[in-house]
Amino acid sequence: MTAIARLMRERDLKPGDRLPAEALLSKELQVSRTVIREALRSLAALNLVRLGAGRRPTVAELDDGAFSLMFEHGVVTDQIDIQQIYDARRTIETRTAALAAMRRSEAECRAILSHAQAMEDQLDHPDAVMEHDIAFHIAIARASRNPVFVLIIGAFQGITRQTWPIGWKSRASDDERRAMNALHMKIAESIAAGDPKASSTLMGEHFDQSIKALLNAGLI
Amino acid sequence: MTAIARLMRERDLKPGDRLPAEALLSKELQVSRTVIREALRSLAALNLVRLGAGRRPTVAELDDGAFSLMFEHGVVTDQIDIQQIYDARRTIETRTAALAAMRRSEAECRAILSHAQAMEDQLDHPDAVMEHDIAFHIAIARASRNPVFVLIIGAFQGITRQTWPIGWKSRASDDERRAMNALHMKIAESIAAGDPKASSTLMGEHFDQSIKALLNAGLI
DNA sequence: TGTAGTAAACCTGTATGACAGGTTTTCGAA
DNA sequence: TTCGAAAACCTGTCATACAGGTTTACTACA
Repeated sequence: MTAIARLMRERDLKPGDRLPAEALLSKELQVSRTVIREALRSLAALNLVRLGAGRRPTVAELDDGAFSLMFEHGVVTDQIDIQQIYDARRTIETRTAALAAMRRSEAECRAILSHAQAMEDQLDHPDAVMEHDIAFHIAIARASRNPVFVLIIGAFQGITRQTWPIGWKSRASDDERRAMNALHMKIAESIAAGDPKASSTLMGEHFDQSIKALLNAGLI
Repeated sequence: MTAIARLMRERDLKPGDRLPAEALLSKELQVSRTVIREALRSLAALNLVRLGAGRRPTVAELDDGAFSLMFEHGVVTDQIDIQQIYDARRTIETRTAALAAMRRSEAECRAILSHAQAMEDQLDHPDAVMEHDIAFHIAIARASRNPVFVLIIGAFQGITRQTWPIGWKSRASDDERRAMNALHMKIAESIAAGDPKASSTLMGEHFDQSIKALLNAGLI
């Protein structure tokens, strides 16, 4: 695996570029095809390469899938708890909201706003609200222009999908749910207005309320 | 791979617990041993399991190695730049410093202080200073009691090892290097004093100066 | 009864060959 | 020049074999 990673570096390969075929790598690195396959599987697990039947491996774009698995593993094996995830999210996402306010494009504004609006419009469909909620946060991360944050925040979505319904149900009424959505809307507006301080503050409040909801639900 | 991960979850396996042997998994999941091996390699690449010749696979503790590879891949393939890493570090590490001030044990204080002291004492040995610098940050992350932060910060050390010498050399004099170390010491002291606000502020300054040094070096 | 040593059983890591099915490239015809 | 088909390339899975490492069980001795 190390040898293949080194080879990608030496050849200055970029996302989308093709690696040599298994058979050729086997010859080049003087090991059996089995070892190459196992190494490629490892690299694929890390989303560093993409594999496909009949196709040669290609260098992959960054992808949060592997991060996501690791965080989930941490939770499943009781090495990480939900409160820790939310604290990390709050820390990072107050920053991405501020950066988004400074760096977003008009198209990104519209996307963020449309997710907030969709949450408001689809209050009767919690599943849809959840997907828009997740997309809302990821759109903000993207608008921050920092792929490190995009990766990390994207990686939390698996856990978020598990905790979100609990938080949603723990709110006492639809009015409370609407208030949550109104906060989303305010965040979107302050990002659109290019106000980093307000964006950060509002995002912090949003997380404080989400954490409180999970506390009320006994999840934390 | 998914099936094996599911199996770990269903059997409520914890770090150190043993998985069934390849041959047994092969029988249980009705696939050849090759497929099991490839899947286990994938899980090992993510540091979710540990493999060893002659030993059965065991569930692994969280480990930043895989994260580290992914961040490095991002940098090598020009998907992440150093400034983005430093911004993410600043965001997270101002928070870990604050949490450490609130949650650290006496032993953790001593460890953090000793790393800061060692940096001061070994100014003539940049390699040693770097290792203590990295350990200093990780010790603070540990004292934060949030393994999510520990993972992420630990994952940056590969990149840090590459950029640190450049930042060190870009400082104009040993006096400047001593000033950097003095700031480390101040951070350690404010964590020991249990002052989250000061810890956070000082860590922010530390990062501002490190980022400036890398700017001066033309790395950002 | 407890301990140490050894052998057997278990276990992984690597190699090889075979074959099914998917993808890409090449060549010939229109 | 374009399109279609065939050939070449390519991956995914399976099975078998063997080398070398680890764990377990058993026996002998104190």
